[in-house]
Amino acid sequence: MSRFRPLPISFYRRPAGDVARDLLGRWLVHEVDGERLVLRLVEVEAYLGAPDRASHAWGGRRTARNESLYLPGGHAYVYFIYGMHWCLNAVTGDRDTGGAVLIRAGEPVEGEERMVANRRWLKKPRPGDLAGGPGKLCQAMGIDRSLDGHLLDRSPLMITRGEPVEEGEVAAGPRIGVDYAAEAAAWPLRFGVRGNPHVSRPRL
DNA sequence: CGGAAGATCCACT
DNA sequence: GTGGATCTTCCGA
Repeated sequence: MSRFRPLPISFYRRPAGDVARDLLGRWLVHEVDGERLVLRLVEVEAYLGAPDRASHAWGGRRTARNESLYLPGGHAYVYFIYGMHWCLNAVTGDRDTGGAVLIRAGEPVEGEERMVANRRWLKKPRPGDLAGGPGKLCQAMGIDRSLDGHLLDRSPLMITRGEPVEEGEVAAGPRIGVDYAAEAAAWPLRFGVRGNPHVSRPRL
């Protein structure tokens, strides 16, 4: 099935904003323990690198933690935050530019039962809240640091052609949780599928 | 070497 | 809408 064909690496070697918008509707596929978990991406955020105060690569900051953020576009950048959550990014652009797209939310396509099980400390599983946020999404998909630096065009973690979204279905707005980033906090780099119930709040 | 912050989530009011 | 959990990472002293 062509929807399962991975996006080529060239897809990612573009500005983060363009990649982010074009990632909506695509399928995030994780093959683990002989099972295939598939999410259709409905919300993403672009981070522009050095000029972007909200980016982990702001001002060219380079540490052991964010090293994979400087890999060439098409790699995964996975980091640990708030002492308990993993977040997944797709690196964009050329090597050393630090651009990336934060994968924020998706709706289940395949393997939903396993995703619910992965989200085991949810008091009562609610299908609509399976992967509506970057931390929840990684929980449901079983994504952690072991995938940091992985190339996203191959198993076990890849993004495939999926079901691209029409221009009219795309909503944009300011990014979440980056109030510290001064003027950059207002840049409209958050993209979502208009009206999709799996998009995290506040609604786009 | 210590303190503070953090691209979040959950429970509760 | 508010506050607590929880701990790695980073920067300044």
